[in-house]
Amino acid sequence: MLDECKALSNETRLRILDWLKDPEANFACGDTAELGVCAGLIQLKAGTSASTVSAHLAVLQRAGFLRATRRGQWIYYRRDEARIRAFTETLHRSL
Amino acid sequence: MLDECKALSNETRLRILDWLKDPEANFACGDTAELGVCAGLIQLKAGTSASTVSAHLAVLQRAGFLRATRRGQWIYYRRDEARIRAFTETLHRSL
DNA sequence: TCGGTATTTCGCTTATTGCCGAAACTATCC
DNA sequence: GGATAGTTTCGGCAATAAGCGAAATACCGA
Repeated sequence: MLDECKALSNETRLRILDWLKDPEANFACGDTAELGVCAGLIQLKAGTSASTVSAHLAVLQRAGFLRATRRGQWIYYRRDEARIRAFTETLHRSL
Repeated sequence: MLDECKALSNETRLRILDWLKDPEANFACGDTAELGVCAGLIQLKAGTSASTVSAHLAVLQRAGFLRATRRGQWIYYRRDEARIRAFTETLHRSL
C-alpha cells in the first residue's frame, strides 16, 4: 500500500501509466498489443534521460503496476491490469 | 490526484487515517462522534513531536482527507468520508 | 490582564527522491 | 570476435520531504 502510493506520487510515473493504457495511440509503433512499449519510446515521450526513465519504470514495476518482457535487445513494458485493479479495490476497501 | 497520492505516501499519515476510522476504539476519549479527535491525542498515539504531527495533519487536510474543527483550545480532526470515497473512485476509474 | 494549555509556525538538520552523464551489461549484426 | 544499439547500474548533485525544539499564536479560566 505504501509502496504503491509512493509509486503514484510522481507526475512522470502517472503519465507513463496513462500512456500505456493505449500504446497504439500514444506511441508511434505498431504491434504493441501483447508486449507493450519499449523503454526507448517511453523515454522519448517523457523527455528525460534514459537513466531517469529507467528508474521510474523500475519503481512502477516494483509496485506491481508494470510488467517487463525482454525481446532481443529491447525491453517492453506493459500495464498489469489485474494488479492495478486489485490495488484500487484494496484502496477503496481499506482507506 | 498527485497531491492525494503524496499524502498517502507516508506510514504515519496512513495510520492516522486508519485510527480515525474508529476514534472511540483507538483513542481513550469519548464524545468523538461528531467532532473527531484532538491533535494532542493523535500526537500521543503517533509518538512523534507536536510539530511533526501538526505537519502531517496539515498535509492530510490539504489533500481533502481530513476536516478540522476548533472547539475552544482544541482542534478536532475527523475523516472526510465523502472526499475519501470520491478519491478512491476517481482512482479506480482513471488509473 | 495574567498564567496555563493546545496547536501551529519557524529555523534547522537529516533522509529520501529525482535527475543526469558515464560506465557496464545484453543482445544483434557483420 | 568487434562494432553498434538498447537498457540498466553507478556516483554524484539538487530538490523535496520528514523530523525536532523553540518561539509564536489561540483560547480559556481565574
